[in-house]
Amino acid sequence: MPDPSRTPQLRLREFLPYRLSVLSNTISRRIAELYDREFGLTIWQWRVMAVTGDAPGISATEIGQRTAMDKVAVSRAVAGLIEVGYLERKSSEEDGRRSKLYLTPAGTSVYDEIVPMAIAEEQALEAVLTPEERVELTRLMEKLAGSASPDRPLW
Amino acid sequence: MPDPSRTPQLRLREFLPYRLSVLSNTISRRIAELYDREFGLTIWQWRVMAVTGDAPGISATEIGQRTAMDKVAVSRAVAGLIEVGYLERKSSEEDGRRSKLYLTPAGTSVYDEIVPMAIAEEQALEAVLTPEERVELTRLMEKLAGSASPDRPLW
DNA sequence: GACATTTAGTTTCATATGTAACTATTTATG
DNA sequence: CATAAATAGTTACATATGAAACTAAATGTC
Repeated sequence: MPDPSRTPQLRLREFLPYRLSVLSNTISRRIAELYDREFGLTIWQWRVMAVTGDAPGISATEIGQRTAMDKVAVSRAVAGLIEVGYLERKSSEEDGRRSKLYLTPAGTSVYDEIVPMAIAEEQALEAVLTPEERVELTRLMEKLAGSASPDRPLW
Repeated sequence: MPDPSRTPQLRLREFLPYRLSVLSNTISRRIAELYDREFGLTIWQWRVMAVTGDAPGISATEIGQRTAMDKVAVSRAVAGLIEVGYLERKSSEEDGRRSKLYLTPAGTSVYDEIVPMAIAEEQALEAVLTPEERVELTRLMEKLAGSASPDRPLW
């Protein structure tokens, strides 16, 4: 007969936040390695390129919102991309604080190479799931995201 | 009629590795904040305590295997925990390189406090899912983990 | 048993990251 | 319009992290 006063067991390996973290880190590390090896880009730089390619003229702040990066990370990623010539900055006419970002031709050509690779990679990852499972996973993740959103107090 | 030669679209927000990373980071940040605020522990220190509480006498290497931490991270977390008096090291009789780790009484008392809190927290997080959904999520995550395991080549 | 190899764990060093302070510009308030 | 408050983005600083070098002990090989 178990003693109910004992501290309940916690098995790290069954702990959802832990499992999520390990899975996400495993995948992220793989991807980081690929982008670094193939294009010399960090994940952050790649995210900036991804949204800039999708929305030319975007501002650093908007990039932050779309990529869940903080403004310092965006600033650094942008600086690095300008340095290697993949990104170009024009200051906004309407607002002198803001700058508009664009892929350069070199940046666009990297973008055009990297996007299919990224998509292929995601598909390779998701290939183990059926289409129904993918939909279901997305649904469950969204439920969790709602539960974990930073503005919502935990208890 | 869309031009098939154009680069296909990639929407970061729909990209599974990205979504996983954001979800995991959101949850991890919350937890890190809680453990830091309540106990002055980092996530790594907490993971070390969790497995040591579960398997007293465990070695640093085994901790690394159970927690998906590298040996440097384990070493640092252990050093910090010894410093604050939550962990105790005894060197192994059989193998002089290895050391066995134990929670001290102070460490045990923190452990006994933190475990129910961690469990409650996980339950709060999972409360948005039905039991069936939890099982399903675990199954899907395991499929992905198999697909993403570091030893498996991507293409 | 001497020497090479492996393993456990720590330390060092270089880089990444987050927080806070800062500059520049715009917007709001009296 | 002068000044305060807010916003965009950068810089500086302190800390975290990972890779590689290192120490010490154990194991394998001749």
